[in-house]
Amino acid sequence: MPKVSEQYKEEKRNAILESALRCFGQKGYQATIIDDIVADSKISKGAIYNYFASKEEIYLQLLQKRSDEFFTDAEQRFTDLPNAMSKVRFLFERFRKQVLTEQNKQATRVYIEFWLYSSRQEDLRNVMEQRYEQFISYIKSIIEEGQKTGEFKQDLDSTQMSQIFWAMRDGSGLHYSFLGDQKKYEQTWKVLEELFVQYISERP
Amino acid sequence: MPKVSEQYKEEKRNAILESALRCFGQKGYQATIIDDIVADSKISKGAIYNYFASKEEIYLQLLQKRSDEFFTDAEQRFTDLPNAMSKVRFLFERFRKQVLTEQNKQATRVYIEFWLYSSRQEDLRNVMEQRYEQFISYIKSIIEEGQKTGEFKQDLDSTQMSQIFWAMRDGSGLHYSFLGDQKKYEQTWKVLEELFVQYISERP
Amino acid sequence: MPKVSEQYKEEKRNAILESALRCFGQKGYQATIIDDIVADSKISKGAIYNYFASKEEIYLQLLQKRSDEFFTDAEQRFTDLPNAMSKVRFLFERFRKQVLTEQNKQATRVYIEFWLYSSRQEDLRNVMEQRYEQFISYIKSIIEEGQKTGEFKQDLDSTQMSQIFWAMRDGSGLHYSFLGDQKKYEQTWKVLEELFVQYISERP
Amino acid sequence: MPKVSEQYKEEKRNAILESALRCFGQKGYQATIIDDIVADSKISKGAIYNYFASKEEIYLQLLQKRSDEFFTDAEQRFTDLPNAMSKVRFLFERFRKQVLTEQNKQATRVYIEFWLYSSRQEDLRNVMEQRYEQFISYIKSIIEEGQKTGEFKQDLDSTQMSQIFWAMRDGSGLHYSFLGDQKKYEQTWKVLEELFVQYISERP
DNA sequence: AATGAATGAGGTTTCATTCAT
DNA sequence: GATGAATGAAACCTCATTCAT
Repeated sequence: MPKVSEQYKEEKRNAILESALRCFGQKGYQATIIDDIVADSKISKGAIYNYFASKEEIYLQLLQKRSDEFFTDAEQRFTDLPNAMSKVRFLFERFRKQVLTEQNKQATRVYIEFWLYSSRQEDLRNVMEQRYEQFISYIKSIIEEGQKTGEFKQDLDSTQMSQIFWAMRDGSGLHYSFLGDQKKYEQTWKVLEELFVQYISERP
Repeated sequence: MPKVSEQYKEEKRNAILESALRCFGQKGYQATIIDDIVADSKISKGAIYNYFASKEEIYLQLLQKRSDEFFTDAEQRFTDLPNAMSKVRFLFERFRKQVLTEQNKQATRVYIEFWLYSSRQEDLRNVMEQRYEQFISYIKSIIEEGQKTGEFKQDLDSTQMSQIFWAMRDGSGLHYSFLGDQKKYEQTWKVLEELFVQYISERP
Repeated sequence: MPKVSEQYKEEKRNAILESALRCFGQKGYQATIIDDIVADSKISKGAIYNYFASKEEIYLQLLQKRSDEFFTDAEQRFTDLPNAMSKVRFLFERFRKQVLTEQNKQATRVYIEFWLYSSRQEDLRNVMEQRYEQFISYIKSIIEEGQKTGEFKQDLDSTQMSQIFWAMRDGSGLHYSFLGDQKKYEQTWKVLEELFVQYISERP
Repeated sequence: MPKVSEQYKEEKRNAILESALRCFGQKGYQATIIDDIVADSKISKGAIYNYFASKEEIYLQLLQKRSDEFFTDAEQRFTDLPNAMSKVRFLFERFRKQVLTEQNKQATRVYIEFWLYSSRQEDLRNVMEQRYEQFISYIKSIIEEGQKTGEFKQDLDSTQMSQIFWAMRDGSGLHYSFLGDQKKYEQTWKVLEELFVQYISERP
């Protein structure tokens, strides 16, 4: 079988990561055993270790992939939006419209678990810090754009507002990954949006 | 063997729980091994199992205790406050003024970890749901009080606002348990307070 | 059962080391699995790891113990010997009279295997070098004693002669741990003794 | 697929064996994994298994080859030597002049490791015994030649002297594969030669 | 009540060998 | 003939819990 295409390997990697996401989401990173991933993916233990050096590496790459996907996706969707406010609105809409599928709830849990996990592993703090920085600067630049155009208040601390956005997202993500009530989830995001937008908007 | 006093036992239980908090905070629930608690508490493994049936029970009781303490403390502090707004302001102040000691950061991590943990253990969902309910209704009643007195908008969904409060608290708690910058932490809470208060306040 | 005596623990340690010697001797260090030692010693895997941190540590301590025993034993036996030549003679006799029991052959194999093993593990070279140095200086001092008293040639390099002694011992040990012919073993040592003694003796 | 020439196959076999020698020498037989040989030889895993049935077979053939080479080489060099003593002298010289390259030290280790390995594998004892027999009779015949010509003592046990020669060689080989001091190595062989020659020589 | 040694199922990772391409 | 991905049986080591003292 050997000498397989790059694509074949890419697909296999992805299959493993998808299984891992399911498993980590369902049971948590630590509680997931390699055999869970084997069972879910139907890929042998040895094969998994051909693609990833360790369980932890699977975890890291999984999160990297999710994060990459977020930014790729976000960039694409923003191309047509005319101003900062519409971008902020769009962002809230994006999270609000997220469907609380098992998969999404799991992904959120995995992501939040990683916050905790990386807080505790000295060698991962860096990874997490950088990722956090990326997410922060993403919103930050929108805020600043809005400040330039006069859409948003001039005296906002853009970094801080960005932090607040992600804190709200992570907090409600955490809760709804547990509660799972779609309707309330959407209503909550509606309110969060108003709260946030009201605060950042330049008043007439 | 001579029976020891109830108080002695209570102290021992507390010592174990305190050690457990430190350990769970530092390494996480799963990564903490009983011997960590033994080492930290200087109480023998056997003794620990005399007081708690399992590692999980230590975890549960630890969270119960923290939660009880929160409410006991909160109740006491509220006795003198004249109205709903001052209670809300006080609540924000309480979190804002929290010092980001290692201990507090750890406690936050342990608490958030428990959200994830209990999401995944069928038999714990109940425990978590009840606890969540308690926290929700705590703020909810303040909101409703404010609505009655006309301090707050009439058309707020009090449950929802309570959820949002806790989502903000858990989101920023998560982030700052990692980031640990006291000054920024306080500033963030200042903004959160404004954001929240602005939104709930009845406008003249 | 806890709070056992130091002696109890010492015995347990020894029991593990003795089993390990049997197992390492029979199958080699690498080929021996912990379960072999479990089976041989009837001590559970966990208990073994209570006494030793790793398979390698068992190996190291086993060799340390053998080496210590050699020197303790040798010292005691030498107290009465009047001169260097009788010490040399005695030493040869000691090895010559060694019975080629399975145990002794195994011990030799384990010891020689450790030469190879430590050659390859950077962190063990030191351990081995020190041990080698000990063995070398042991014979070396006897040679030098004999040179002082005029029993041995003045122009011998005492370190070198010591090396040669141990090379002969290890070479024939290796071979006879395989061949196992007791009679020939003794005859060989007789010849080695003559060879060696003849060479170091001051000729009249 | 087109049949390749016998020579091509022979070269490939040799390339594998040479890599194996390096790897086994560096890490030991058991610690060497097939991928080490793949990496060193740049021959694929599958191809290696086309030439050898197992890792153990590589080991066996490697030693067979070394042993064959020794005898081929030795025979050639002996053709011109006039008498037994010069052959003995030549033999000592041969080992004395061996350069302690990494390669040679590794080869020694591999060889000695095989003594241990074969002691433990019932099915290999035979292989080892025969090889040992070969080496023994090689020296033995020189000794006997010398006894016939009166160069050596009549009452020597030629087999025993041969064993002693190889024991000295293996013992010092083991030590110097670890120590690696070229100058001392040569001096030791000088002394071994004197020791040995003095003992076997007919005294006038 | 307290101790801490013992247990052994269970976790992660390795690696000789196979075999589809 | 060559390739190297796949397999899965081990191997080492951990650790929650028990229980004899």
